[in-house]
Amino acid sequence: MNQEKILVTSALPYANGPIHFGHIAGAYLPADIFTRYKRMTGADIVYVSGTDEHGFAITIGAQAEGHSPQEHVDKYNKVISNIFKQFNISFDNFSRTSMPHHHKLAQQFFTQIRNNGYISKKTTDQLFCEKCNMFLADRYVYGTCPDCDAENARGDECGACGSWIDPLKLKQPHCKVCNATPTVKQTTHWFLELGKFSKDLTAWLDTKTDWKPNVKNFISKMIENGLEGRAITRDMDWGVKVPLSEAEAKRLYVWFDAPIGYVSATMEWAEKIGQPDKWKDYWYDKNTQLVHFIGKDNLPFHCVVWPAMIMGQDEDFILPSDVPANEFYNLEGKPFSKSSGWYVDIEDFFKTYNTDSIRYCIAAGAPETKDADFTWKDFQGRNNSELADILGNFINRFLKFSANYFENKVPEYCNPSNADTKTLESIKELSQTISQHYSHFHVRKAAFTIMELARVGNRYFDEKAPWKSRKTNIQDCACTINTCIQIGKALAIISYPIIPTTAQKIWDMLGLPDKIENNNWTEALQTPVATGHQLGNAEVLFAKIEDATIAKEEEKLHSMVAKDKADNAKEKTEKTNLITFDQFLSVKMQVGEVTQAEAVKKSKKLLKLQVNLGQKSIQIVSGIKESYQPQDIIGKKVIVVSNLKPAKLMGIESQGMLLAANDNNKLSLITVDNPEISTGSEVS
RNA sequence: GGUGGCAUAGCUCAGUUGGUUAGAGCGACGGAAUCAUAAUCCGUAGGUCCGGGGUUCGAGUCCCUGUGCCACUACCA
Repeated sequence: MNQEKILVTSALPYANGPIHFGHIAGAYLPADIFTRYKRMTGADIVYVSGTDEHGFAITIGAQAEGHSPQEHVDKYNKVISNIFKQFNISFDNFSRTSMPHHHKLAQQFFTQIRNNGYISKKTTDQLFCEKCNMFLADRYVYGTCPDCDAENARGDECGACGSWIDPLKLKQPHCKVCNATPTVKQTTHWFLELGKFSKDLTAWLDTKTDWKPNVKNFISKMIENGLEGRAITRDMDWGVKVPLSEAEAKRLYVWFDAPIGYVSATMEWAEKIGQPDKWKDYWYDKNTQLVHFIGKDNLPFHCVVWPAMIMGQDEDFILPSDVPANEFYNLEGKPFSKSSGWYVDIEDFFKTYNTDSIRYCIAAGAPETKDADFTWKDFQGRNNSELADILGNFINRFLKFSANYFENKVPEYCNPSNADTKTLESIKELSQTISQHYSHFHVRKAAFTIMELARVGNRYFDEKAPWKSRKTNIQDCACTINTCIQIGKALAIISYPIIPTTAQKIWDMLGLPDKIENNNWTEALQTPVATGHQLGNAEVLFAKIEDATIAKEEEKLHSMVAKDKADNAKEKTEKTNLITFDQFLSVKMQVGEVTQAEAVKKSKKLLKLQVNLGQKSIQIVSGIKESYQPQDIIGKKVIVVSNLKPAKLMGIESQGMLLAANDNNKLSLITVDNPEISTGSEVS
């Protein structure tokens, strides 16, 4: 049989913050499980990923945290790598898109695709923020919706009326970063003409008969609806330089260079293992299966843009064989969101819980067909009643039994009963079933199958009741324990892709030599543990998680949200303190000339003024006596709020108010710049 | 607004091209057992398959429609 050759990738995490369970559940754990399984079956498999380190969001994130983009991505590359280590994700190489060879390769893609006529140049108007010195992407602009006049509409879509917005038509646009008003500027960009690939993409997609239906439907529809050119350059100074002299100030759009990271990560891997050309064995070999694990949000890029890019350049690179996209994994019903306090701190998490518990929990509830949830209760349940009670306890009960009654050696298997052979048959069946699940990325079903086998073990142990046969029929008892040991070995093997550390522990407890992953899947499953083999020492595989511990976690989560809610409420009241433009317009201000002024008797602060507004004159009582004497103020042109509801001060009616700046009770009247301006002129 | 998806037991989810009486795990309840991390095993209860209409001998499954939720909507990483 030909050896399978597989290249597995996981979506490149964006180096702008830590990743969470959602990412793990969508793109990393399923890929790791698949990879570990395939490695054991003897496949020639390489698994790569790396941080995606370019784009606007990086520069903005860096600015927000007060360091350079380079420092920013260095920091998050480390943070993210560490998280993967804790989850025991077994990359062959975890790279970064800031590597020089990546830049070179991305530029090569651009140049070749352009030379082949798939990239065009267009000049368009775009909003530009002078203060931030950058063109604003749609989502970095907000303003008033031109259709429904709702405020705080995003540059691309109005949250209130749902209509699509051309950011150039947005009323009162503001830069989301600095709040300044952007100007309209012309800019030139290069567009990847995706439409030219429609036919080839459709033909390619037609060959993918075994893809997940949700993935395939989504992409076919997208192509059917017509593909438009997509800008693949940006005005910025962080990222891969556009290899054109006329585009000095431009960088490649991060989504253009990111998937190329899969190739460059493989190149780096080859370099690291001392065979710099080895990457070509995969990328140029039509027999290599290229499998991209991603979340559903990345589908358009991996199934349309990226294949089009490969088709458009000159190298004979392979196209994706499968793109098992997962849905989203939420936290207790809502998306993970660090900014709103709705998240699980991963560092804290691993101080209390172990890697395999969470790997199993995520696998068993993976978002394969629809969005799924992580809940603390579910986590506790998976750990306690499945891993500890069903799996852990089964291993423990037969090992203790062997230690107590068979000198910790594998007892003899002879004169098997129906129950014994049937059980051995079950091992075979279930391990074949789980192979299917692993091959087809059905992580959820695979997790279930592990428990199924452990259940078979428990049932069998109960049915055979070796604690009884030990006294009545020692041969039958030996046979039972032997069979349990075979189940234990099978459990170690089939659970390895999901819970590798535990699988190794079981392996060691069975006294089996070598690392479990160095064994061949099929061979190891077919080889029973020999009679007389010395077993290792039993130890507890999974500790129970107490109710109180989980209650604490839930409380912590909800208190973070409560705090966030309070913050939001505060922000909201601050927002309601803001007045709308219309409210502002309702204040009528005019230029008035002070014609008379006299002190109000018995008052320290008040002056009584007559102010000429052109058409009419009004009386204003104003508290400026400490700063202005009556004779100083006569003849001055000042700004007056003329539609104020009249009020009586010290018994004297005041029909408006003067505007003055107040600095520590020192007042300075606001006057007009040009003294010739006619009285009564409106201020706006 | 457009496109796509989802809605099944208290909870989390399976249900292949339409085909007997709609399944599993957890939780609940009852029982058995004592080798084991008080773990296990057996049994019981629980569903108008989101509402309405249609096609069909037959619909959880196909079509239409209503409602609710989710994603995408392309210079958004």
